[in-house]
Amino acid sequence: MKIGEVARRTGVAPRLVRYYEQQGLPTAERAADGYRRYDEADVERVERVAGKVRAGIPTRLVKAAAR
Amino acid sequence: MKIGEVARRTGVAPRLVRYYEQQGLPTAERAADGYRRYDEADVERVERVAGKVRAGIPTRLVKAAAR
DNA sequence: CGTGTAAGGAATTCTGACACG
DNA sequence: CGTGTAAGGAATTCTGACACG
Repeated sequence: MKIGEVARRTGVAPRLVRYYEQQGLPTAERAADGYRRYDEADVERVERVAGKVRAGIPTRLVKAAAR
Repeated sequence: MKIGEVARRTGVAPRLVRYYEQQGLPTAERAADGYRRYDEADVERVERVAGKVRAGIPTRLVKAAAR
């Protein structure tokens, strides 16, 4: 699925999904057309990351915790 | 999947897939965004229809044969 | 009749940037 | 730091039409 569907399902704006990825929280692969491609597992990852960020944990720490 | 993917998989131009549908050979449902939505079974249907049309059978007869 | 193409619009995505606090 | 938005481009889809043979 593409980023728009992930956004609808997680309630996380596409802008933020891209931001998390930029911060090094791996959430997507690229399709041949350059668009990000997500699967079910990615949806869960986005949800978990968003939950921690909402709890006030900086993305740097979320990333560290994921290690 | 959308019409573009059906076209790539069947080798039938999107223009023709729409044409078959217009002729009453049912091949698609509509998504909420107005785009045609296809599944695996639709791909097979498009292939069968295209085969008959290439064999010279008019779409009217292909439709009749499908009844 | 089956198929191609140009036309104009809409929706989605992409990136890099400015904004705020 | 996390998030919104405007900017400009690209790819895909939609419809109705003109073209040809």
